[in-house]
Amino acid sequence: MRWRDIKAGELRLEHVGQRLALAGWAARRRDHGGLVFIDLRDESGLAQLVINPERAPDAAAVAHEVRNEFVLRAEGEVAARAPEAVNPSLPTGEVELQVDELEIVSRSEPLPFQLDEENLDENVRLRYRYLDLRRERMQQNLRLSATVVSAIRRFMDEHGFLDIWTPNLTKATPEGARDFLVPVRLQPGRFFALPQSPQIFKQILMVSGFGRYYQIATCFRDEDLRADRQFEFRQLDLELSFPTRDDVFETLEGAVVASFETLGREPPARPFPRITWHEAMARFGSDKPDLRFGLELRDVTELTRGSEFKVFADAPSVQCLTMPGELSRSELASLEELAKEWGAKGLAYLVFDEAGEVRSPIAKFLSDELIDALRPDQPSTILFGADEPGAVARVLSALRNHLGREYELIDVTRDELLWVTDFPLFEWDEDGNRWTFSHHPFTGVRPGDEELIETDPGRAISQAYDLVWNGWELGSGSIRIHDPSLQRRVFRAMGISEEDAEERFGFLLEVLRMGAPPHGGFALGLERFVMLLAGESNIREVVAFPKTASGSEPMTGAPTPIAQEILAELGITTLTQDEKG
RNA sequence: GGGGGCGUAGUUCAGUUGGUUAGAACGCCGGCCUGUCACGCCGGAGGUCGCGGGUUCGAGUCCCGUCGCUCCCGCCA
Repeated sequence: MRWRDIKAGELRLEHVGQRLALAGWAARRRDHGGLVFIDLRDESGLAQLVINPERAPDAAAVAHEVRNEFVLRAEGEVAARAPEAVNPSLPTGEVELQVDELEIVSRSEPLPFQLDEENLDENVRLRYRYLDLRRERMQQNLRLSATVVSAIRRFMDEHGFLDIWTPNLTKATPEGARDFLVPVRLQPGRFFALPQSPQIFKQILMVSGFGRYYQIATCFRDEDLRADRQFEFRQLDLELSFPTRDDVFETLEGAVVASFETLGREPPARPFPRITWHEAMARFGSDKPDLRFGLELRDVTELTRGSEFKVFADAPSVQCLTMPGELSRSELASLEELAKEWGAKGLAYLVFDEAGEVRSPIAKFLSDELIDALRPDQPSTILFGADEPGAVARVLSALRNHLGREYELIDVTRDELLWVTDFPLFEWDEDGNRWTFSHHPFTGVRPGDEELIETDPGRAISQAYDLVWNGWELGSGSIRIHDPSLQRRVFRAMGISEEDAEERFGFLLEVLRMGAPPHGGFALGLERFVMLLAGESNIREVVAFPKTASGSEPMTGAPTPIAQEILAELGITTLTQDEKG
């Protein structure tokens, strides 16, 4: 006996008259006492079973017993429905299976939620993820994910990239994100780390003479989770020898375009536009700007210097957004509320009405010259950020994105992909009181900027670049350092001593000393990319079994405590509350 | 670590200025029903109002604490 001859969703008029078996889940039962209708669902869709007690009394007896989500096997004859009985909303709506034999293959308890409930609490969905995954949305998202990954692999294979596996048990590198650690029984007291990225391995593969590497690599980072961040995620990880930056860009653009095409979507035009990090920060306050709308920032620090308005006069940076239209008092109040959530102390504004009159609590502190310099050519609301440059950028870029969404300034039919290039090599770490890398410590230096590593680290530009889609960072990469002495200088600039560098990255420095070709590459966050392709705004919607924002997994209950004996075998002793202090 | 939001049947929600026995829909259980497709009709069961404490004659509602979830900031080489 075959379980099924055809998938439910594939049943069509051409099958009329055939004797076929279907198998799947009872999505819904409509029991008329005599006639029973069952919508049978499998991975392909729905088909209607009709069980008529006159035709099949045994099957009818079984049908009355069927409940939602029972697994059934039905055998019968495919029949065309009478014209008035056709269901136009189903692809299989012109036919039905007139059942002769009906078998309950597997029973189901009443489900904790209905599969067609739309506003389900996410914790309920994750607690019963196996049921949630039966639903249309997750079925589609996981299928889309597989389609995209497959298209990317095909593209990489066709372009001469070699898929090489790198280890998941590797060396802890106390930089960047927090590592997930794995104890080892054979080496008590020692730990492997799960890779935050295969970064060092892929660089080594270049030195080993594999000119083009790629991998769909799982990465692990023990940092707080977000709507677009999980502990573990996959990236399209790739590296090339002797590349120009354009080689890397062309590869990524090709993979992205292939992904769009495999989904039958209009791909973005190539090459993707490029802007420098400085330009992105100046115009949008963000290194991942959403280019689907304008509303650019304006730096008015010079104009407002010496203003009687103390907030402006004292701030190292004053910038503004000019929002078309007059925002109401309550709109401005809620925007200020948001700005405070993003770290602003307040939100100064000027409203210019139809007549060019200014409405604002701060207008009386501003000179006429200043107001005229700010005056827009249509009724508008100017919103100010005044603070350290970084804080202003953070608040105004968040505000810009918020306004874009709330006031529908965004053209949602557009896809705006762009490269952000020329990131600073270092950024200042307030807490550590030192320079730290802005991308990672192996990032190449812009030719000509090498001197700045020692003389003016903050001005040195790197060869790092990000790929941005509609305001989301898809991934980043760089041309790497292949000169061991330059690598040492970068370590030194970050305050990493010779000994530390040797201890932590010694093997890499050694590798670089033995014939390292110039190399560079990229890492594209796959789940984030798939999330955006699927039109979702939460990464958990494209992950089969994700962690919650608090870092647990409601279905299995992980993570769980581990027995003392097992910990002891691994050489781990846990601290009591007292010992922790 | 910080800020915002949420927590009431299995699920999604309502619950007034504090007031009798906490409701609805769907689901579930029982009955009826031969052309439904969100089938229909009749009946029924189902609650630690997250947890603890307080105020009060009386708390789902007010106060304090706590836990869980979530979004954001920090963090994410």
